[in-house]
Amino acid sequence: MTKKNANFRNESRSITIADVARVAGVSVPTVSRILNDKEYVAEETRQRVHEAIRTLGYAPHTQARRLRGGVSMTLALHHPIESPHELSSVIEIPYVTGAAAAASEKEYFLNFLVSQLNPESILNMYRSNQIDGIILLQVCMDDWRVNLLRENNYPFVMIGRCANLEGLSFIDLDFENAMLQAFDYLIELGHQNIGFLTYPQSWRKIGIGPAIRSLEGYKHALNKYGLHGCYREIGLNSVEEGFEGTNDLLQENPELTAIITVSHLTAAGSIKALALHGRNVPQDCSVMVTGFGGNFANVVTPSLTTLEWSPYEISYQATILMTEKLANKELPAQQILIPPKLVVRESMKEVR
Amino acid sequence: MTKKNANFRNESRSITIADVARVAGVSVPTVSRILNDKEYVAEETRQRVHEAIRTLGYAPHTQARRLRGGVSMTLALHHPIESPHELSSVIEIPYVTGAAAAASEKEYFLNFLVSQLNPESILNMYRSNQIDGIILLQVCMDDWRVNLLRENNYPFVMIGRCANLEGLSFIDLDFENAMLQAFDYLIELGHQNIGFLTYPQSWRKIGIGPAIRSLEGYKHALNKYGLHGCYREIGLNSVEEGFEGTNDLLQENPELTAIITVSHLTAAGSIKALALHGRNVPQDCSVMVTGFGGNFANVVTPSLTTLEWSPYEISYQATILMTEKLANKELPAQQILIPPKLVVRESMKEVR
DNA sequence: GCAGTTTCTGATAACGTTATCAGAAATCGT
DNA sequence: ACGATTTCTGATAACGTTATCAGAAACTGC
Repeated sequence: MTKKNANFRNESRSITIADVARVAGVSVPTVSRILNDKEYVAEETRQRVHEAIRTLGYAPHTQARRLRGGVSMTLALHHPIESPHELSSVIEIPYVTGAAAAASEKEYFLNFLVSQLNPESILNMYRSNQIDGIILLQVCMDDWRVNLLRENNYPFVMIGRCANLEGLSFIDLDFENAMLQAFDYLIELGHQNIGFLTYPQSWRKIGIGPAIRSLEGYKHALNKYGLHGCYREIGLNSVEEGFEGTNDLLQENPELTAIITVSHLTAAGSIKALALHGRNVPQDCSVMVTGFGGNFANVVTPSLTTLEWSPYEISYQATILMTEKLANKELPAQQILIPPKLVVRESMKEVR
Repeated sequence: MTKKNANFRNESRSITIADVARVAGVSVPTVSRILNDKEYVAEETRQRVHEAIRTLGYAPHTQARRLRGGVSMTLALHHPIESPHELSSVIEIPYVTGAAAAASEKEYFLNFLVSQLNPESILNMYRSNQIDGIILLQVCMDDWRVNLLRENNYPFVMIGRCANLEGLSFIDLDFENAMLQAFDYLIELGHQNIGFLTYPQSWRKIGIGPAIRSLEGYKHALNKYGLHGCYREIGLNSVEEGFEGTNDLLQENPELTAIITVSHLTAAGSIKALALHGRNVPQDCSVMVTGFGGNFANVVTPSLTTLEWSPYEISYQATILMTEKLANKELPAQQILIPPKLVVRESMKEVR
């Protein structure tokens, strides 16, 4: 017990800047200067210190640096949904990886926030220097998070949009553009009767952006081309709702030659329903999907032509934006709308 | 400029324990004691301090706590794949949310690690006290991460298994069990000719557990029931490979009445191929899927009967395990195999 | 009423780093 | 050759917290 390994429990004690200084025969601040690439260090000293660092296997103590520096070099990616299980259906992994990649590129860490976070706990994360900024996923029109963070003057970037955007930075999907693009393409193929299966009414009512703006976009597009349309607001996560929604649409307007949906699952339901009405896709009716989930598009037969966004890119850009804001507080608010990309597969055809 | 707000840039300076102490009229250590629920504090003092905390909006400075305490209260979830884009096809979001939920429950933070991490940078994360432990996703037989962490005596938990498991903790999918379960069910339905579309050969060769053990499990199960089988090792991410694989299987054994696949996409390809051979699923041939991705199962027609694991649960359990290990270094290694759950849908039927 | 215990509190010193200052050594200009 | 500048280095003090110690106050038991 009197042995040298009395500090056995201390096995994880890390090598400090002081150890390096001792080995290199310099002072502690000098090592620090070298670690931080400050000017005014003799080349010879620099080399000696670097060698000591290498032989000792020294790594700077992150917590200490952060305490001293006043920043945590950590960002949070926050999703509002309470139940983590539900999350899986809405948020895709590229949202996480995109943010993680951007963060690591800028030498930040990324915490993924899940679970029931109340306002107080979010404020606390910032106050307690756990995080320097937040990237908000799935921002809706009247988002309590936005109000909270704005009031408290906390740095954040939104993926999605809220109501009063003045002075706020966001990245969002350009739904109006998407609908116009969809119509441009459909019109080009000769379609005049275009149905729409969109997000649930409940989503629109609680102010979820995609639900609001895609319907607006649909109406704009109808206007632009002087067409009448018909739409249904249905759930996204079941083939059944697509099936029933399509039945409804066909009852209202049997002349439909094209249906736009906002989820691959409902599109699958659409195809089923159309088949039951004796209509093959794409020969007798075209089906187009706007949204995410390129993976699904190829599972359905026929494979689905889509207007898609890359969640990876969006999340990546939002995170870069956050780091830039943190690096330069004076940076004016950036408001970025991302247009979707048309990916032609099998589910659309010219009107005969 | 001589104004009080010379410390303007200091606007984010947080309220410290010292402020609380001053307001409450006590000493700094006393506040600390109260914050950490230590014994020996007068009830009256406790209340006074708590009130000061509330009125000031104080939150403990995480970095300082961690510096003092020597732990970071942060875990990392690490995935080995280099390109973040590829990640999306293999790792699902519940892996992240499950770990995040467990971490937050145990008052840890969770960093999601992505991008090209070399050995050195992983060691550094630990050495530099950024993280207290790592949860490794997708561990394969000869995983460099495992060797590295084991050699350096770093705390980690695996999702998946490597070669030499002595003294290591892991959570893995029980593939042998899965194959036996699959066969039990298939035999019950009267099937005797059971084909298998499994993971790519390349995966097996580089030692990816599912690829190795599901094939082993298949062979065991054949043995158990005294059957002959036929299998193909194909890619997972395309309907086409499922299509071609199934054609191959049917050529080798036209008597097949059931096919097991390990991905929903290849199952979809299977169904296509069977249809082309005039065989309807499930009337003329059953299709079963083992693996993740319950979402996909309902997109395909007919919907797919599956043996599925919950990535959320697995990740959750692995993370809890990690925290327990950190809380108690003496805890013996835990090695946990999770059996899959049979979810009956439409794609399987009794043999006529 | 006094030693012995328990309950409470505050000074002090760390944790590992970096900013600030000031002093020493080297280089420069005249 | 001498002051002025530039280059380099080290003491010192912070960042916000907690562990340790010791002392004060309040209780015990006789």
